[in-house]
Amino acid sequence: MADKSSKTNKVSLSQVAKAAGVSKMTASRVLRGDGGYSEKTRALVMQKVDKLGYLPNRLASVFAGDQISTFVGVSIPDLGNEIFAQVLEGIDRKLGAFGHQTVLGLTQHTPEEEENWIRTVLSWQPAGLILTGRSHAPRAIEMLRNAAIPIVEIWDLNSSPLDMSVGINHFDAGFDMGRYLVGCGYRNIAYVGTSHDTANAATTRLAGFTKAVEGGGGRVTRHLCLHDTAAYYPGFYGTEQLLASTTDVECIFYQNDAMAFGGMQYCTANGMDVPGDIGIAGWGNLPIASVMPKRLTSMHVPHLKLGQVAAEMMLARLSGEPVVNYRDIGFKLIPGSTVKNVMARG
Amino acid sequence: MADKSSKTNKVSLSQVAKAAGVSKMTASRVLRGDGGYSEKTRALVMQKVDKLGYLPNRLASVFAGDQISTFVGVSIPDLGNEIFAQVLEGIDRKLGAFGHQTVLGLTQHTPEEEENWIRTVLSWQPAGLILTGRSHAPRAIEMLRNAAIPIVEIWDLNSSPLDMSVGINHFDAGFDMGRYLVGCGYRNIAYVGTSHDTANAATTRLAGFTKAVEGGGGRVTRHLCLHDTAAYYPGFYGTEQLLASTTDVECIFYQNDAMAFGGMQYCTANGMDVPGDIGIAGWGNLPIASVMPKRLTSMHVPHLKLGQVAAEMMLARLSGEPVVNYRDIGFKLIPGSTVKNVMARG
DNA sequence: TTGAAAGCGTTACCAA
DNA sequence: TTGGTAACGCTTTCAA
Repeated sequence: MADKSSKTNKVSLSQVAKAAGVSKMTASRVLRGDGGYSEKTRALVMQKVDKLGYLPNRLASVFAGDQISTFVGVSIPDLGNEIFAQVLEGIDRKLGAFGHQTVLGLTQHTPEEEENWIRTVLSWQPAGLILTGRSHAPRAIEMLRNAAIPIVEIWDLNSSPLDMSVGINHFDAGFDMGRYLVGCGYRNIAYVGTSHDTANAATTRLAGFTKAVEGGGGRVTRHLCLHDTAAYYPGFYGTEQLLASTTDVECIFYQNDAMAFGGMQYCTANGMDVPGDIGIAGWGNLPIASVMPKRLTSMHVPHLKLGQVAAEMMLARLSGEPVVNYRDIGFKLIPGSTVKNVMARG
Repeated sequence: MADKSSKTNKVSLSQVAKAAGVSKMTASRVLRGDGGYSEKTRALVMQKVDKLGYLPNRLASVFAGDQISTFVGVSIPDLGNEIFAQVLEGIDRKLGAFGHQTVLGLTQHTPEEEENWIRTVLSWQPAGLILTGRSHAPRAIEMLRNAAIPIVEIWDLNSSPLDMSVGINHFDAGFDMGRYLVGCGYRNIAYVGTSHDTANAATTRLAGFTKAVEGGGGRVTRHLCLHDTAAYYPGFYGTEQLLASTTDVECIFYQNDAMAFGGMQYCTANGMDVPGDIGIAGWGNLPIASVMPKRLTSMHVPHLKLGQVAAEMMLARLSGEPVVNYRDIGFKLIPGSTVKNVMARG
């Protein structure tokens, strides 16, 4: 009547073994395909596995053996930003194909959230961690060091990573964009992005951008929308706010293509011609760019690939292969036609 | 020289206990804040925890005690579709706020992928599962039944769910859109979406849509782009293909707003006026709609809320509260101005 | 080819 | 307020 097994009605290895009339060990070996058993035994055990609907308890096996867990913790700032959704997709697809599972952490760009998440996820004994960004709370860094597991920092390339790093140099990417716009003749340039408590890749990018623009004799007016994900509408109203408080802006550089598109919509809706009256530049070469009537001036970064490469580095490390712990996946400026060469006319 | 502890250099509870000169049990109680110890003991133990940098091993505690795991498995078709990214964000934020972790599974809309993922994730003894969609492989269903853990099926409302269900009735939503377009006077209507091996919510929607249109004396020409995520560019080229092979289409209904936007860009780029020459209707009321020059005719579904509600149902169930196991979160037609009332002129 | 015993880090249960 | 012991499901190690 009452099942002897305590609370759960889960089928355990010993029940399978008992049903098959062999020891736990033999059943265990069969299930892992370790070898060291007869074909007859194997067939018998597998039959019982099917019959009883046995599912291994990985909690127990990882815990018991020295086995490595198949969990990989992945921290992502937010999914409202399509860039990170793509990165996550790249990571999870690759990881999943190799039998690993993603434990997600949405950190909202704050080191505190990240620290808490790291503490929790480490307690699950993950095989490794993939973290977006390079700045972490001091206590997080300490925990990461102690954990002694593979760690990949992605997005903002870190020349002295905790362990491994993939991404691009955002300062350089920002600088290149700044130089390009200055080269087009723009001097009075604005930046519209979102604002966060912490320095992140966008901040670094803006620093590089500003350096290039100022170095070229121009100046950058910043407008940061508070606490919003970098999406279409913040681009729209950020532009509205910017233009209400500033005059003579010749060109706007946005945190990403979504914001750039939103901004461009604001401009055209208000009778401005792009790039005739104002130049627009985005960042990321996102899917939306593929259907815009004018090619958006932007910076291509292979997001999906970034995720895949991060996962590959993790997997290689986990399987003991040699790994380069630093990979620049590069970026490419897309001139587009939403900015024009101002020099040409004056 | 050599640390006695086997392979890992991880600090265990007994090491903390030993350092503090108490038993494992006392240390354990302190860490869980169970009560049943003196303040002096507590302080001593906590001091050693800090000093040694002890992190609990949740694998062990979930395994040992009757404790419930804090993992919740979440399956999502793909993240290229902004709708699902929003749903996932809603789920993870809510779950995270209550100390639970999301184990992600990207199923690519295939029941096989889902089945494999379910098998794996169940082996980690999750507290519960949140699954997108209502159709699952037979063996998956069997495993889910045996697992006897809370399960929330989301997106396509299931009147006889495995356990719990949140979402909307996609047939009805499709029907409403069909009725609306017919009511505007359109008769020769096309549908552009992506094609998958399995029936999914979009399929159901299309069925409802078709029924309404045909019931109103119209007809639906379908064009499905193979194996693409429902994004901007497939909407663009899907429209191109459709219009190349069909004539007299008066209005196009898309799988979602992203595709609708892509399609609209194709139309305007090719000299068609929207809605003058052709009507456009999307689905989802996605962020992109907020910056479009014309309000896009669409169907609003609260995606983020959907995710939050799913997580809330899961959390309520896990904490033993009474839960309604079926929740229709509703949808709302957005008339917009990318379709027009054709009746008016004829 | 097979099995018995010990142990992984923690908690439940009972005793002191 | 504390501690000892057993147990969770599995694997490692060693012996048969």
